[in-house]
Amino acid sequence: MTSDRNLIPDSGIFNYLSDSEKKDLGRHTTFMTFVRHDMLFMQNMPSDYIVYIIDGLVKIYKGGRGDRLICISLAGPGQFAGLSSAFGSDKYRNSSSAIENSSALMIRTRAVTDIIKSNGAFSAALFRILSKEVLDVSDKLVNFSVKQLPGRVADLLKYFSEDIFGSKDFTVPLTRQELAELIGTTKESLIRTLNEFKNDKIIDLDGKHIKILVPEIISMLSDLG
Amino acid sequence: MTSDRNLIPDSGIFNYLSDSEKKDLGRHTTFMTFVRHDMLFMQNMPSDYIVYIIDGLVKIYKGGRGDRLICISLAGPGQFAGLSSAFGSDKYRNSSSAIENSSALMIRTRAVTDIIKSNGAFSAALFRILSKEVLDVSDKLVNFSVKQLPGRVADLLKYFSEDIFGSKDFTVPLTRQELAELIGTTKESLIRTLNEFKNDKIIDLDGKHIKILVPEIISMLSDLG
DNA sequence: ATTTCTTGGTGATTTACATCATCATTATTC
DNA sequence: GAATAATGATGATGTAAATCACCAAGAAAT
Repeated sequence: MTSDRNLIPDSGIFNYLSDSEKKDLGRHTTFMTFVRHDMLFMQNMPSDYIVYIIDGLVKIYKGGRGDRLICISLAGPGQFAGLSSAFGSDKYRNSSSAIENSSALMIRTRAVTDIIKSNGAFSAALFRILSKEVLDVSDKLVNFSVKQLPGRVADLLKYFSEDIFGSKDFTVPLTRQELAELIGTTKESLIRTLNEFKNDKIIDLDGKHIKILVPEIISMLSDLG
Repeated sequence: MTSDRNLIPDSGIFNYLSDSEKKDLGRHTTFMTFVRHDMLFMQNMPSDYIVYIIDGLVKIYKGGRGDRLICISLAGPGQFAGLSSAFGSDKYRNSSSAIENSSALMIRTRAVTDIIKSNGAFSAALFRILSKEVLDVSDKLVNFSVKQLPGRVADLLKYFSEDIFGSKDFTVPLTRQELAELIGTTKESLIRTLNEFKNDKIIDLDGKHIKILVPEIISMLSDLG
């Protein structure tokens, strides 16, 4: 019976699918595992698959000039990667790689677009997801433009603390370089700002383990830019 | 009979609607005109309407710290404003105002979400639009982060020349301040860069009238950042 | 176990751009 | 048509953060 078990999970957005739709979609889905640094997809490849993260953490990024990367977003369990490329282009317009060892469902784009056309509730849910992506990237654009480093680093800390870990005490699975890419700066500048926070007793810092001591100041820095 | 004529145009994405759907949607639609500086919607207001631009040009922007604005995108005839806010939030997450005297259809968000659920082809078309928004804003984010001013100004000139006017010779309806907001800089820096281009005979500049003399160099500057 | 690579960290230097100040010119308003 | 405001333009100055150069510690490879 296990071989017959459908890959599509009974959770999140897939709750909007009927059993037969799940079965159909499952036929166009592959389960894959990735170790750190493995690519889920690459810029300019045909965007044939939408990726649904089951476990782990991946980054969606774009290569700038030289070796500089900009990380557009992270995606964890229950989130998608490659959605906008799949619907808005025939090629992936950015790259994605695993930060932690991860697993994901690779769902054929065509199968999803077929369901979109027939299942209004599922479609509406996807609209919400995609729209939030627009809003989030727009916010990031504005923050990059108006905030300087302390504000952006504060944003980053808030993001991990509130959105990702739900705790003031967490261990980031990213290198300093990767953290820098998330807020559009260099690893040196990120390290310096983080250490300033530490010296000012706003955070506690021990390698990848971060503890926010004074969240009020972090929020203030984030707000005032 | 004119009073019975439907507001919804027979063009673009609305071609995917049946006559009765158009009629329905028309009942939830208002035609409005705006003069320069009029607001189409404001950040934090309930996102009850999706705006479809009939004529003119509007900007979608966000206020940063102080009086600094960042322009996220422009929208002209046949384009939407407020889509992502309508689907992804209950409030507008950015503001929109008219750059040129403009006219637009204000379509009730609810009416659109209803159609999305029942009309797969229309829904798929909207997915394309929304996905392109994600891709465009993402590209802008990367460009802001990796390119310096000459590259970003070159991007701006290419955008007007290729995407908006389809000509190397055009008159921008925006002030220098507004141009600066589009590429995340100040009016002074934009003016200086534009004048450097002029002195280098890459462009011809006479007030708001711009002529690209050497598009190859503009492209190169845009590519190399 | 020793080399090699990656990552974290620090100081010195440079620079692109913002900021500030000011003025000319063109639009708007009354 | 004078008064007022908005815009375009330039120069001088300041500064945040990139860049460059380097080293130490840990991880991975041999």
